[in-house]
Amino acid sequence: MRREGASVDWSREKFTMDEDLSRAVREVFVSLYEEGLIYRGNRIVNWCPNDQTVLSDLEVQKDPQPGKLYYLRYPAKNGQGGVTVATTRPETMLGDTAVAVNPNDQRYRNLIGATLLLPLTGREIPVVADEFVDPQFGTGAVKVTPAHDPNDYEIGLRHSLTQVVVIDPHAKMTEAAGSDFAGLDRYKARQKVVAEFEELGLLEKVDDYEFSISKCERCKTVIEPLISLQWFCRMDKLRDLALDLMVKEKRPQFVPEVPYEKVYTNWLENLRDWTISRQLWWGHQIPAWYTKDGKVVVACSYEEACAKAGTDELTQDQDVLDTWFSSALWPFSTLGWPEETEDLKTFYPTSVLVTARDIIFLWVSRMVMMGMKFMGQRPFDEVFVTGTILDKEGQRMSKTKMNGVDPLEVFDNYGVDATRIMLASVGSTDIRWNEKQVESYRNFANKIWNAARFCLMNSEGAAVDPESLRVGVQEQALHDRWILSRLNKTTADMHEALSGYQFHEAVQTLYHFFWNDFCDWYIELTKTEVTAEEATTRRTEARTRLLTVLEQALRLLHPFMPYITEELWQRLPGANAKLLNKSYAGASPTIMLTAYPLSATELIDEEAEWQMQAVIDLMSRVRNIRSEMNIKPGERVPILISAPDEKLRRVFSASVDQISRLARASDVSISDRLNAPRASARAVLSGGAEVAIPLEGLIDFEQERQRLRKEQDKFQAEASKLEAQLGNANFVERAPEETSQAIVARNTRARGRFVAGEKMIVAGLEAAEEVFISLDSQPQLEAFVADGEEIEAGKVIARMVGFADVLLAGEHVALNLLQRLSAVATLTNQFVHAVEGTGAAIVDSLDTTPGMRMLERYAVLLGGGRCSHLGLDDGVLITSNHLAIAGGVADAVRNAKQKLGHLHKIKVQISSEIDLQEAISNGADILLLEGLPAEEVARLGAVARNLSSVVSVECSGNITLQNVRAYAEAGANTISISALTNSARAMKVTFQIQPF
RNA sequence: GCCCGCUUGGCUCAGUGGUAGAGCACUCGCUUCACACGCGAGGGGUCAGUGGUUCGAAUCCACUAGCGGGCACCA
Repeated sequence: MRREGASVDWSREKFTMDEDLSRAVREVFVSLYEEGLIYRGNRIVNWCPNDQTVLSDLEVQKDPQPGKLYYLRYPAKNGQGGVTVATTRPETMLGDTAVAVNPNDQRYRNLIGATLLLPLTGREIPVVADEFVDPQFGTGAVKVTPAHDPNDYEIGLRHSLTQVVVIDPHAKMTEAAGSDFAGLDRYKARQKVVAEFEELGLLEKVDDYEFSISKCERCKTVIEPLISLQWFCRMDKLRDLALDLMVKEKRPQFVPEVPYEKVYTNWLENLRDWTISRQLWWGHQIPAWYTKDGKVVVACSYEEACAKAGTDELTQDQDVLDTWFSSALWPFSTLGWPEETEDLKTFYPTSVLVTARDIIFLWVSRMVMMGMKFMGQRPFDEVFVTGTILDKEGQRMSKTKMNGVDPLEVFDNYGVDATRIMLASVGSTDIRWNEKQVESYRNFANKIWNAARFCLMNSEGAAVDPESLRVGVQEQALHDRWILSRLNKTTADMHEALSGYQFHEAVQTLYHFFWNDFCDWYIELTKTEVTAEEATTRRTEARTRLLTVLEQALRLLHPFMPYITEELWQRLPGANAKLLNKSYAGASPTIMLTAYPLSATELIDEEAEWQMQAVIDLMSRVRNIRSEMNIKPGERVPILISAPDEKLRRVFSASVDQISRLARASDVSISDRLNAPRASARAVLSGGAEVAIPLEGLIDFEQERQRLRKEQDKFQAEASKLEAQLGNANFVERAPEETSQAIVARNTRARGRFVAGEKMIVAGLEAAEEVFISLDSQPQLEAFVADGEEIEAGKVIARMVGFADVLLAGEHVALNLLQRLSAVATLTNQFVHAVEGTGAAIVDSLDTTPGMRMLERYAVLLGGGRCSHLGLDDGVLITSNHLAIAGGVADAVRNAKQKLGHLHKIKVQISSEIDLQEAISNGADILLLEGLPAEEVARLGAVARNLSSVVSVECSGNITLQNVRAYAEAGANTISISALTNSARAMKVTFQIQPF
């Protein structure tokens, strides 16, 4: 834990065997005993013959394994017939004291009360009737061994059967098993019993049978159920305390709630008494003493016991308590209970317990029960259940499987920081261990280091200064306002994620901020200022800002990556005592004692964020064109930008230096209209802006064609070679499967590339060259896709997009055209998305509920008008399978009818009689009456029927019997029921009813 | 048998009604002076299947299949 950098108060380290905690244990034991919640008794328990101790139900592990089911015949005493029983453990028959059958089982009805002769022993045993017996299983008759089987034990109690102990604590047969068997190991005895039954002709058959066998969780020895004198803790009352807490206060709150809350309560509901004594050498010795005559005295100490017993001739119970008994007291015993200490008052109840799911029963539930019992309050508010790290195959790690991962080794290989942040990112889901993930966080650590190195290399004359960020914010450059906004938004997101235990979210947020926002963009954007030769005020300010942002980022990262953040923080100029959390004023400076950053919401600047994003998008598109066009990285190209919006032009203008540096431009020109030469690559940006790179002189079509030809030759050569190899029968026959598959794959790839290249050359370049020239001429392009009328828009898009892929230009022209083709086509998301870029000028004013965005796009595209006209609140939504059109009802219906009448029925949602009249007179097909009172529905329905017999009426809303009647009277032929309020689950049904 | 969870690109996983994401892997290009544990660009997913609800479903509901977990039983 220390190496891992756990930030705990080591001065409070505790061990349950410490004297103070042991005292709490005795105190609790005595108290529960006096209340009757702890008792000592002879019960059947889980006994480990190897460890020589009793175990609780939770310490027993059930393993399914193949075994045999033996059918043994027990003759009747009167010699007439008998009963066959089935058993997996024949040796226990020596301790049988009855055979049980189900009272309703016709087959055995006459046998109930009969006496059987137990073979090998000569014992006479009765046949008893017990509901427990399942007539379907085995023969329907069960041998009953009360001393060696938990269920038989219960049956035995119900029928007052004798308990014959035939197996001892070492799993050897006892004298009671008969002199032939005494001293034999249980498995030897099994063989012998089976052999003798066979000899006597009483072994009916032996079936293969798989069943679960109970083993000792620790040593894997098969458990022997034995009757034994042990200490038990009654759980019913304690359990109710925990269940009540959940019902009344919903505590503890499990995170994640599903499935753990239910797992926890289900377990509590089925809880049985807890065996708390153990026959181990180590643990809290049970505070019970015995007098010479066997009287029991329970007390906190020997002295007290003597006083109670009135004698000092006492011997203490040799057994110890289950370790989980003392663990259950942990939340308060560590705080000094039973003393009423300051710690106890201050820290109890605690806030959160972080734990693994397999100790919810062992520990969490018991802490809750004991906390409620002795403190009267929950021990903690929340329980965060971590995920489990599985091995590569998805198996749980275990010592026996040797598939565990040694954390120290991972620390050595990748560093503690990388390991920690990787594990934190897992949150509460199970995850397969994957070193690659740790490696990626190691790379992240390296990135942090290098970024900080850059900052430190350029820090002369500057120092961390949080106050500086707030001064003159409005006068700062765009990228500065942007990074401050990003930083504070990230900070706010961190608080949100952490308070909800969304660790994965938190880690992703930090990773993205640091790597993408801070390193990829901010450092690059501010580099010129920061690395300036001359020591100007501007340089100092830039350096200060850079250091300050870095410092806050380090503090955000610190809980996840303590070592690297401390190391770097110590080196930052200005990272000193001033930054410490006030509570630690005067301490020596360390990032550990600084305050976790709070978000300065006034620095969150949406305006700066979208502006910066526009510039970033611009640079990305330019880089994309450069890359696709194979423009050399070093080559500078002229960039032409157009933006109809003046504000956007100003944003670009202000960033010209950045753009030319980061997009490698020789010249940047910005205007309101794009005036690019013919052979230009273009891209569409948001806000109706466009960017173009003239390719004249940069790309030589003839040369490009030759380059591609050369590449083609290479692919073809490779393919031929591979094909020759595959054609060689010897190779195919003798080569290992893996190799031949690899060759096939390589060939496929080479061939694929060849084909793609061919296509590119033929369909692309040659057409490109031609179309490039005609690109600006819309009529020509239109002619090019003249058959578009007959094909679906989706296909046109595919074609155009493919086209654009080759050309990287003309996209906007193509899409303009598509807008006009849209009326004949089925609209697709892809289409809308594609158009959004070019139609941005129109869509731009979108500001409506997210649920309607898609509809509105369609509406806009189909000429329904600007989005601002479209409002659900106006009650003029018109729907027609995925279509909404803005405007007044009359206009809208006409519009819809005209555009889509032949494709769809026009459904109009109405809320007034005027709407209704307009809708009907303009040809609406369906009226939707939604969310209106029943009387209103009936009234409007009647009006509608008077006006037109063709129009159908659809109703939805709050469905009650009365409403349905009103809807029917309104002439509704469809009633949509969208919610049934009184049902636990919302059911969604649509009724078709006959019109009156 | 009962209850619960999971199924998203080659891999490991995010994403609880509005244009499918990350890391790794892959392809192309780059000795750009913080970082090749790097930089830039790119390809790749009918979100297990079927049906339903919705203007719209990876997301809500039902069923099916596969995987996993818990509980009970196992004579």
